[in-house]
Amino acid sequence: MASHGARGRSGGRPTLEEVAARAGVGRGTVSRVINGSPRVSDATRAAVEAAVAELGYVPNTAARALAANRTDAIALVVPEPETRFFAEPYFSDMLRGVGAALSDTEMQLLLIFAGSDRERQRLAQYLAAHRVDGVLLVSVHADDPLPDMLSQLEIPAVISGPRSAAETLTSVDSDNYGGARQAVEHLVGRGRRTIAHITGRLDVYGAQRRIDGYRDALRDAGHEADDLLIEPGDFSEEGGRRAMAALLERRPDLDAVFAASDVTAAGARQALREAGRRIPDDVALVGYDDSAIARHMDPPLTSVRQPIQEMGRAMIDLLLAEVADRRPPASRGLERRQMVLATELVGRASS
Amino acid sequence: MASHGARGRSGGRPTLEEVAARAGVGRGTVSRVINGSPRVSDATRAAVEAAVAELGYVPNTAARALAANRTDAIALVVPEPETRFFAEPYFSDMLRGVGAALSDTEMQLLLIFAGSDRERQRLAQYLAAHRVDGVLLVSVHADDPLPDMLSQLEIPAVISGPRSAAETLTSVDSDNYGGARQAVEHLVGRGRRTIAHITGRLDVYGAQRRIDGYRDALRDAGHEADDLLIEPGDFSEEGGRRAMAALLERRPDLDAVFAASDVTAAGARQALREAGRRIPDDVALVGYDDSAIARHMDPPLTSVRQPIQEMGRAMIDLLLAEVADRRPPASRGLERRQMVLATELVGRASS
DNA sequence: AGGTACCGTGGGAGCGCTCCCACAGGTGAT
DNA sequence: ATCACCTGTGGGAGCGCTCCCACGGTACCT
Repeated sequence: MASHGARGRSGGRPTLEEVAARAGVGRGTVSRVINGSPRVSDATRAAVEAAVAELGYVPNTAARALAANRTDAIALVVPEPETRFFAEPYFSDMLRGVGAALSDTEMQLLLIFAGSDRERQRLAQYLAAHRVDGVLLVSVHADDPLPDMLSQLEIPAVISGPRSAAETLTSVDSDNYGGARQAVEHLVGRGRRTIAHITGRLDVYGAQRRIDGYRDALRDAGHEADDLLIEPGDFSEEGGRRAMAALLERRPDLDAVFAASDVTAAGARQALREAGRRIPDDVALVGYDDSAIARHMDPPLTSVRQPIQEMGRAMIDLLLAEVADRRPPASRGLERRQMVLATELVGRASS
Repeated sequence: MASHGARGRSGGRPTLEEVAARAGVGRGTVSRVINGSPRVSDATRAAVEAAVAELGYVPNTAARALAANRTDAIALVVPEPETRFFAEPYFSDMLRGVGAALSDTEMQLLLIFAGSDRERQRLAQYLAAHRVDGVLLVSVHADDPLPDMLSQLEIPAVISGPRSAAETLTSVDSDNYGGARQAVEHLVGRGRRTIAHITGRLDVYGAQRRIDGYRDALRDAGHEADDLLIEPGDFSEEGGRRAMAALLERRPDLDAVFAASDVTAAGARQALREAGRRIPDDVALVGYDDSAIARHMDPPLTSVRQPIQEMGRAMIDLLLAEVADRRPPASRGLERRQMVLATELVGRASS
């Protein structure tokens, strides 16, 4: 029978066929039991399960993937350099949420960085080979071609932080606009008059929405909006430091700052210190994300909490639904799903 | 021909067979070209490559895995909770080194956390299914059953930081003993007399070796070793803070501290500050790892550099060799490979 | 001329699954 | 008794590759 000869049969892992023989049933029946089909009698199921246990049978993933044309894996694609991934708690929180949501599943999670051109090249190859059933995309910039590539390949994908209001992919996001409003309203409520804003990367839609929220909240509070109070940052600590320094130079009379992320706020704090401003006595500071940084800052940072882990969960739910749905290859786009989760202001000593 | 009917042929991705037809050659020949076999004439190779390009052929991983009985994937297993992974630069540096070494390869890297029992359960299942060709194991504790499980399953594995001097798995490590000596000799050279040591987790072999190096260097310098100067830590910041506080209480006369990691040193620094000790005027501080933390600390931290990224590279090299070797299932253990890389002291303002 | 050696090549068999068709046996309506 | 229709089951065919054997051709010996 054996033709490949030296490929080490005998000692190898048991196959479906062997389990079937052991249980005295057919191959198909074992497959049904393994995959939890309801169309199996209780007695047969028990017999098969016993055989599986005795033989220590574990399904061969490659064979399953080949036959069923699915991989049981999804990728979390981070279009940023690894350093950024480790520096910003946003990503690790997201990873945790996603991981938790997936732990009830057979799905495997792959973490893929696509910061450099080289890495993107690899990723394109990877996706073309359909090595994952679906993709989670976090932190995408406005002009990123990745989402379109995914659409073209017809790979289910969910994006966290849509690229624009007209995002075509299924997306999950927190209410950036509302969160920014909460921050500003909080500062106004504390009697602050001159409230500056250090933005995030301007090519990120969420950062734009935060600017909108900041502007509208100021206007509604009857404060005159002054673009000299807005300074672009890039979500990094160094960017926050630089922006804060610029703002202090331009508007030394400011008495509050709303930073687009906690990391940015950390940089701003540093610049404020160097300029001799006390927090919150001279300048109140509010961040965004409510990450570990906010809790450990000195003084502890008031911050807008986005439910990042919940967002991760939601992304998984939506993605798995799309993967399971996978029937109508054309009926997409009709009911685009955009999910927005509420934010919450967490007050601390910095404001 | 088609029997599965609705499984969407036609529009699908091209197969080897189709490429072969297009190039006017046999299936085997295309396979040889794809896999870079030298036994193909230049003309044939060119024809096949053209066909591959025209059709946009991408090999089906699942089919390959099934036929060749390999997965082209390896796992980086972190037997720690995710939080630890993100908090300690050691892991991210290692990941970077491993990733870089792998980027020249077709191999895919999977990052797997096995901190909780639940996760370990999953991992066991995962390994039993042979879903990776090899495993990289970082930060393993003395009594961890994981390495033995790997041996039993005959899965090639490389461990960073052997469990003991008698480690049976192939291992890569830095010279913990020598590194500790360097740190102590440096402090002695600076005229410090009473040098304390905050250890790492005592169930980690490398931490033990650092204690040995510390002890021997002190002895060789003619300083009396005093176990009251040794306080156990756990590589964490909080552990460092606690240990430092205990040491200050016990030996208020100490004038130098060698901490088993930079993160630990950061904790120690905090405790020293709180106790009103100046660094380095009152107490000199030396860390271990030379991570980003060391450079950014105030004052910048003298630290023992382990070439972590190089270690990652080395681990990959050794692992890939084992995976490729895969012939003698019994001849293991004869020439156990233990690789040790040199450390280097990086002097900064803290000492 | 015949023999031996070694290319480069084609294609059969098989990897371990899933999918689906066929079929036996039971049930209830006609 | 006949038909229709369920449910549970067995097993063929096929997923797209790799491995290997066999074969024709050329090159170099005797």
